[in-house]
Amino acid sequence: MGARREGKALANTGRHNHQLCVAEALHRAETVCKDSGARMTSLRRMVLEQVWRGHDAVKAYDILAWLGRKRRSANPPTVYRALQFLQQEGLVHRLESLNAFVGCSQPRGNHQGQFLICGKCGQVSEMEAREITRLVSESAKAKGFITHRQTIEVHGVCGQCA
Amino acid sequence: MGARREGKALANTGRHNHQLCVAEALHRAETVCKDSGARMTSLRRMVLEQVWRGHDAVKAYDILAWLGRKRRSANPPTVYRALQFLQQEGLVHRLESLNAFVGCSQPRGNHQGQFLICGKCGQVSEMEAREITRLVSESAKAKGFITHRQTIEVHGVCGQCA
DNA sequence: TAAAGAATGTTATAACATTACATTTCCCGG
DNA sequence: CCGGGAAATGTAATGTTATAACATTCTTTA
Repeated sequence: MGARREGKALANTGRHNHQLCVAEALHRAETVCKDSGARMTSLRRMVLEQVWRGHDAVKAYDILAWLGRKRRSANPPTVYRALQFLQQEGLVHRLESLNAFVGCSQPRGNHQGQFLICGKCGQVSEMEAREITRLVSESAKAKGFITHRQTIEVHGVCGQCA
Repeated sequence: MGARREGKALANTGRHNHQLCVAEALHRAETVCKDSGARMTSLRRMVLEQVWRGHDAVKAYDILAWLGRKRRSANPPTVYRALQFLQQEGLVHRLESLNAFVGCSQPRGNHQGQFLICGKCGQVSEMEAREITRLVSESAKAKGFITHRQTIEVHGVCGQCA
C-alpha cells in the first residue's frame, strides 16, 4: 500500500513545480518558528520536507523508513516527536481517517481546516471555509455543546481525476 | 485509559433508562437486518450490545476483552468482522479521531452524521444536520471535488458537563 | 441431504503509537 | 569562555489497533 500511495502522488505532482512548493513550505516554517521562538532543527526540517514530498498524505512509518536511510538513528519516537512539534506550530495536519499527515500551506495560528481527500490519486487539499466552521459550531451549540476542535475530512474524487 | 473511559460513561448513563436504549437498539437491529436480508447472529448481537453499553465510544479491544469472558474463542477478527458488518448495516459508526465505535440511533440507509464528542464525560451524540452535509458537499464541489463520504467529528464539552 | 455460501475459529503478523529513561545539544548568564 | 539547565534526540521496550490467510462450522436451499 505504501508503494501504491507513492505512485499515486508522483502521478500528479508533475503538473506544477513541486520544488517550489517544498521551498515555500520550508521558508514559511522558518518564519513561523522565528515568530514563535520555536527551534526548527535539521531533524524537524527533514521530516517536514518528507511530509511535503507530494500533496498526498504521508504515513509516519514511511517518513521513518526514509529517515533511516539518511540518519543512523531513526526510531518511531524520532518521527512522532517531530510530527507533534510540526503540528503544534501549525505546519502539518494529521488526517484522522487515514492515520497520516499533510503539510499545511497556510500556517496561520491554529486554524480549523477541512480536508478533501481524493480516493483516486491520493491528493489532499485543504479548504478553510469559515462558513463551515461556523455552521458546525452553531449546530453543536444548539445542542448545548461547546466546540473546541473540528475534524472534517471529505472523501471523494478530485477535479483532476473526475 | 480503558478503565477511565468506562468510569466516565457510567457516570452519566444514570440519568435515563439505558436498558431501554439498548433494547431499542437491538430491536431496530432486528428490523434493519430483516429488511436487508442480512443475518443478525448472536455474536453480532453481543457486539452490538457491547457497543451500546453506554453512550461513549467503545474500543474494539474492550469489546474483545468482554467477549473473551462470555465465549471461549474471541480474537481480533471476531470483533472487527462483527463491527464491519454492523457498520455496513448502518447500526454503528466508527469515530476516526478516537479509533472507536458508537451505536447509531437512527439507522436509516447510509446517512451522513456529525458527531459531538465530549472531552469530559466521553459521551458522543450524533447530529444529522443536512445543512452541514450540504454546505460541505457544495464547498467541495466549488473546488471541483465530488464528495462521497464526510467525516465530521467535533470535540468539545457537552451541555451536561459545561 | 448434499452443495454452496456465509459466518466464525485460529494463528500469525502488520501497522500505528507511546512510555521511560539515557545522552547529547543548545543557549544563556556569569 | 564555560558551566548549569532546558530542550532535543537517542534507544529499547512495549502498548495499541487492525488485517491476512487459511481451517472449520453453520445455514440455506435446490
